[in-house]
Amino acid sequence: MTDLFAPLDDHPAYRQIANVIEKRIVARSLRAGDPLPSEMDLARQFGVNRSTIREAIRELETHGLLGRVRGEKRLRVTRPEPRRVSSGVSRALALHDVTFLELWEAMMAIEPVAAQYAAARRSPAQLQTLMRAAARFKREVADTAAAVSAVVDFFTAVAAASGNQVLALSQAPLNLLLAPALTRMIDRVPQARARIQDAQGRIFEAIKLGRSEQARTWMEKHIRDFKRGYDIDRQASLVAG
Amino acid sequence: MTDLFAPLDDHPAYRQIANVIEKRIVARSLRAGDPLPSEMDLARQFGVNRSTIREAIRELETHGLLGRVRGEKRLRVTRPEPRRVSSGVSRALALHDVTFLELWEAMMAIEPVAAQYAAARRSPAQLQTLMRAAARFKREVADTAAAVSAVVDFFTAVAAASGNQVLALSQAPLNLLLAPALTRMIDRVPQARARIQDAQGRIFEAIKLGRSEQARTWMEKHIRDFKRGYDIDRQASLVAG
DNA sequence: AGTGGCAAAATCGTCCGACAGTCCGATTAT
DNA sequence: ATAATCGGACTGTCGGACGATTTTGCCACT
Repeated sequence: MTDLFAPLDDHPAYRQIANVIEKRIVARSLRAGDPLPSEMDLARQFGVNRSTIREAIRELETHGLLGRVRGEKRLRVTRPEPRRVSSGVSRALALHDVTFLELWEAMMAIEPVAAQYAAARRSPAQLQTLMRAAARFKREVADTAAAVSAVVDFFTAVAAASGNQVLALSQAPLNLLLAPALTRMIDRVPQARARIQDAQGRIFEAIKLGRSEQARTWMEKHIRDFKRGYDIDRQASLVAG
Repeated sequence: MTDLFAPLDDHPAYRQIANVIEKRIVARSLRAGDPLPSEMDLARQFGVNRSTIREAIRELETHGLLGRVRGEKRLRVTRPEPRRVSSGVSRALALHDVTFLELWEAMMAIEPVAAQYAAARRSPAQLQTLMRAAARFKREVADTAAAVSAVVDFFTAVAAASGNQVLALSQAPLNLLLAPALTRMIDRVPQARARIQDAQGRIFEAIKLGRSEQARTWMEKHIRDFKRGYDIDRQASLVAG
């Protein structure tokens, strides 16, 4: 039935070292901003070769736990940038061939809630970021790439204004997935641009005035529109194909 | 005002190489399961030293884009495991000192929706996984660690049953964050265990019978309970302190 | 005392070469 | 055909090396 022995997974040295350092960071024994000892020093402390240390460091660096400030040589402990980690998630999702419907359902779950909290908690600065994103969409509406980027920025700004890092980080990967889908759609569905602009205006107003329920409702409609646009696009494609 | 020239961020060779390979993978030019050329071979192709290749590979390996099947020497292209990527997210969130409230709000946004879809789409196998998790909680309710782990498994099973990878991957990090908070709470709030068991039973029933609305509603109540438990715990702590 | 400048020391990115342990494929023996 | 065997291919780790930059220590100067 069950095996008597489990296969022992031997961890190469570089992985063990990476784990040790990672644990220190997570346990706050090493705090963000702290400089790390030099590679040679670490090699000495761990009793391994510098090459091995380097490989270990690479692991933590890609996780965003280590990094260096521009132009500096020394490695420092860093807090993982949301951007970095969310791009990893969206890449993973892309590789798993998520459908637009999956993406859309997740957006329906997260974005309206984010908008709701944003209305209740946005700071003036966040409000302005939001406004700028909406303005940029209006201004660059003709340039597809810029318009899509503005849409993404708008969503990002809403999530940031929600004052909830978990929501923000859950939402970020969705944006990156939305972009390509939206790019295709926005060009093929004539009314899309106008509807987006209208929705952004209403959502912005609601958030500005602190109307949580309205913000939520309008965001829901906004997201629902994406699906409508997608369906129209698909029908068009089918007809065309 | 704005500088005329942006400081060019020098890409070390290992990063450039990692990017090139990553692009190939994302573009499906290298597909999951494909074996990667040997390090020596890659070094030759890129015209760099093997050490440099190794550092590049380390990047992709930690992102889960490369890996090796157990006991095999050769690296293969892999699809990032949800577990791996979500643990990265939750670590990032932990390092950003998210509050329980933030976590809870995100759960409130995602879990009920996941339950709703699960009721509509769960496969028999998923249903059984769900049942086993609930049973395990009931059985190990006395063992705090095991009970918490069972709760996490239950949520994971619900998300998996939702048939939506995006929701599942958005939800996974929340679990990892929930565990420690729940561990503390479950021991201090007497009625917590009974309420969890009850809620799991009802949610399971709803999902089993395909009652989407009920599944959603019960999950909402379930999550709400967590906050109540947390508040009670906090009050108790305050009184004690 | 504080500042500026400069040369030495430290550190990083990359390279070369090497070796033991292990996995794979082919060859040989049963 | 299957099992045992052997050599080659690779990975993990090591030691050393070198140019390019950054950091540091020190000294002169205001």
